[in-house]
Amino acid sequence: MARWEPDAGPRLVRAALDLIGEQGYAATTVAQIAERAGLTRTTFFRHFADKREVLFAGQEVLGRLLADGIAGAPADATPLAAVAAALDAATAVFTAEQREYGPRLHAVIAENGELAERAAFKRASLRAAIADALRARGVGDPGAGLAAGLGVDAFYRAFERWCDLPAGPTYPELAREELAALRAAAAALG
Amino acid sequence: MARWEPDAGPRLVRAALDLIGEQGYAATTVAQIAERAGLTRTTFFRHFADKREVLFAGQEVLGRLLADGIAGAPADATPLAAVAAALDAATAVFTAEQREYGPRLHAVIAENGELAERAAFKRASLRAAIADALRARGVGDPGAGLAAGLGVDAFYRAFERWCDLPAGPTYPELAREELAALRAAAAALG
DNA sequence: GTCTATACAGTGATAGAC
DNA sequence: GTCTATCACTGTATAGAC
Repeated sequence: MARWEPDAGPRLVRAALDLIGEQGYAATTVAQIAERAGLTRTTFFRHFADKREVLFAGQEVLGRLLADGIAGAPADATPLAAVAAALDAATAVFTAEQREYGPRLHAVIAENGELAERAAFKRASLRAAIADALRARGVGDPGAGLAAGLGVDAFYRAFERWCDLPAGPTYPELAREELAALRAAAAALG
Repeated sequence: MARWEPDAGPRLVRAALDLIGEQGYAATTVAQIAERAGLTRTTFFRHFADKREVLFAGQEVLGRLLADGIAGAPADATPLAAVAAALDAATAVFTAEQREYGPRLHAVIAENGELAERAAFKRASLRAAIADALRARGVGDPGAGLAAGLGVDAFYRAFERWCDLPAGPTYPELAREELAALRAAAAALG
């Protein structure tokens, strides 16, 4: 048996996606995932807090990217302009692999309760991260939470379109488009 | 004469709140909750899908109340007016007991990951229920989701204020106030 | 229709071996 | 620092009792 292989985390993610694609999420055990990655169950839990987390590893850094994008926007930028800058920064890191796995992941999450809960929590966490960063710029309530909500909505709506149209606009372009549409809808409400 | 005591569900909820208040959520087992309620573990799972759900039993009917409130609004009501009507209907059912347990529940949920996830999912479900009801009225996207988001935000922001100020305005009044504030903030964005 | 008894797979934690 | 072993608990399934 070969010595210690690097990239245990990514290998576990790949093994999980393969097995879950074959058997479904509920029927796949952590022991099976670890075995296919050439590791043990204990090692899996050293890399991921729980079984669900292996499917959300990609979203780990998004909160920081978005918050940094807000903080790094020009001092005179409006809240929504800062959100747009954050979306630029966050969407830029997405790879073709993530675009390919996106729909499959979405299907798995949709048909499993615990995964849907984790997804809802991640989404709420992203919104909170953006809202906090906006408040740090002096944006008041409830405007900060509202602008953050528009940003997160634009992010996810654009992701779906990006996955659906591989030959279309870039992810940053779609995110800006969706944010503009949401802004227009918000203005039309009142 | 009944062979068993009635109201098993509420008794389980009460036992759970007591025990969790004493020991914390993680340290409280389903067996303990059932025992204190004079029931068995099996019976607990007949009334609640899982351990977390015993703390969210109150939110069960909210989705339907909100959706029915949307559907029952005057045909010529704007989306936000329909949302306001739904908030009226949903907030009217809240009792003094829920106001009293609100902050305690909030504290328990905040310090426990799985409960925070369940709460995020419930919130997202309420938003989806409102958005679907708005779309059934012919409201388009992304306006329906946006208005639904404002409604849910108003609902939760008003609940916090309602719990904080026992002698203040009624819950429906606070909800309308918050919705108006969010509407103004939305208008100010664009 | 509501409750109980029992057995089971799997998660997630922990303590210790090497 | 990775593994083995073990453990309490959750959540499911199936049986039957009142």
